[in-house]
Amino acid sequence: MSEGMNGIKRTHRCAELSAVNAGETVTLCGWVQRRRDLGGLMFLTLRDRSGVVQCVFNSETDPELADKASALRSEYTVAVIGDVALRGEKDRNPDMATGDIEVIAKELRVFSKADTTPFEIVENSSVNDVLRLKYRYLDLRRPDMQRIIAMRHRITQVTRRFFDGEGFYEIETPMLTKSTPEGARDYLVPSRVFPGKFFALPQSPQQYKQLLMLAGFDRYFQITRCMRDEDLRADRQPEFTQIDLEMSFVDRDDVLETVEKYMHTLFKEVLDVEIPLPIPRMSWDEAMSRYGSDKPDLRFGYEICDLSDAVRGCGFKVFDGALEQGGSVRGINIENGAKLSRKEIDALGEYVKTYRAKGLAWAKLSPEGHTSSFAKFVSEDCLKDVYSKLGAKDGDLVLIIADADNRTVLDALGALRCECARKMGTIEDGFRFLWVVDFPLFEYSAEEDRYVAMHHPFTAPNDEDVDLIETDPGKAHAKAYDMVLNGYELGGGSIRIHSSELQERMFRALGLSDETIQTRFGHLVEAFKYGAPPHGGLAFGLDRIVMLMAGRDNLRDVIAFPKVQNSSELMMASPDTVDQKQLSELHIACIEENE
RNA sequence: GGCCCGGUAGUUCAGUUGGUUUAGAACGCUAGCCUGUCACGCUAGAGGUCGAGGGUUCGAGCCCCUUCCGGGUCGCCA
Repeated sequence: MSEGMNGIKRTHRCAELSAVNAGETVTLCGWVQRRRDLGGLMFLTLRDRSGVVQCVFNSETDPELADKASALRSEYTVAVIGDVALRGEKDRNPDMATGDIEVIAKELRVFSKADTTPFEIVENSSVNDVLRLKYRYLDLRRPDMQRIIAMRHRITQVTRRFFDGEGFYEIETPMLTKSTPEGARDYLVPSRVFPGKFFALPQSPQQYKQLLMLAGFDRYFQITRCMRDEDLRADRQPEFTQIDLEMSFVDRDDVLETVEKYMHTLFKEVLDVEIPLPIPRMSWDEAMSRYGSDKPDLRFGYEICDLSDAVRGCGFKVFDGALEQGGSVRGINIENGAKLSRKEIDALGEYVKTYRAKGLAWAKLSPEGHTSSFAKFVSEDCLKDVYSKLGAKDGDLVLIIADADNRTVLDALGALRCECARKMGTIEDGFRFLWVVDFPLFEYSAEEDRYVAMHHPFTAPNDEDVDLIETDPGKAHAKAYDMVLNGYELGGGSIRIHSSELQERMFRALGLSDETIQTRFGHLVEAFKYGAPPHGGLAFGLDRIVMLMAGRDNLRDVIAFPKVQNSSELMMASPDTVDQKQLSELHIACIEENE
């Protein structure tokens, strides 16, 4: 028979108790963490979201109660009413937050019994993810998960307070909206009322927030869910939460300053970490050439060095060939990397192949003698030049990639420097923030044989680049910016185009026909005819912020009910089939797939 | 769609070249004993379609094929 709360009221959470409560009678509610039955004396560790406290049952003082308590097992849900007592000198547990006290039980309620759980509810469980996620409600009972979810709550509360304090309105935008091609694949929702038509779940509230600026709300923010039907990664979930914001009558620096002040407040209040302001800024061009990435991790060096001039005409076919085809030869120097074995270096060679590099040229400058994959093909002078450009010295490892495609060289080296830092253990602790600014406005899409917007088609070009839209789109840069932390993109945004004339030039440069513009963006184009303020904003990935603040490397750890690799959810087992009746109401025909 | 890694008691793992008993260990679980434990201790016990299916072999947890599930990643993610 399970008991209820009738007649009792919880007075404290377990870990809220301390020596100052000694002598008080308290009522605690929670789960049985562990039972240590010594015979006549039984200790019970009771757990709630605050932590644990020890309760004591003594068969001599109350045999009936002790008997009831002896039937308890792990994860039974109970209430303990008892007196807080200081523990004896010898009996204190310094490893326990509440180790100076214990609760001498006077009454016990058993709300629910519990089957033996599929895994133990303990900190730092090494249970595999399938089981954890199938029984997520048990996994979430673990103290480390409780702390992360609590931190996530604090982060959202600080966020709301901050933006409210800065004059932002929190405004909700629709979840059932319209599919906007260009960009990620949409999750679609069939319309019952309009056969054959679909809502799309938002990939971001981008257009709505711009329209809110046109509506005169001046400053908006929202903590909102976004959905993108793309394959997930450790740092990417198909369903995720954005901290979305937009400001009127601002230019780029106004947004950056507001947002870095937010980041400063957040880290100060949640982690008591002081972020030095202003956050350094780096152009996209510089980030790519120095780090081979638009989200460089600055916690270690290994900067990329262009060796094209040093090796031009060196006679090594791999290098010469890449240069003749308009590519480049670039390298990084791994300090003390000569200690890596041949096997490990070969593994790095395999690693870069996943980034389309054809191979890895290397030179191991061991003090006992140099070994190299390419030294025999080039002159002594050329080698010296390469080493001096890279600043390589004895004990170092030089890694070089050549390719006809510059982007391949940079992508591969960008990934390689991170891989090397992990291998060498040279990643510093702490938080290294960076603004990446001056993104290219367009990106050439070979697949579509046209320029596409790198950020999105509403992004404003840099003032001096406006005319490049028509004359040389590849060279135009944008008032777009990303906030980067430790190699992760935390958020990004831009100043938007507020002139309908410029917006039309933009659409044309993207090769959109009048008809396409009208059907896809007609509402926006029209809105801009009625008085638009200069505006811009940014969106953060809340999940990534929590992940980095919690020191984790996977978003699953910071989302209560996350999706797995194939975008399904293991606890509810979604997605799932639905009734034929539901399908017919939505005008969806079911086609059996036979293989 | 491609590549790489993994799947053995409830859990985490070990399992030799394909052959030593009935596939092991620890934790957990069950029962008994135990009045100061806190990873309590001691004693005893239960618990396995080795992810699934097929194949090779005198013999498969181990080798081969197919498939399912999960992880990482490339593509993809304005």
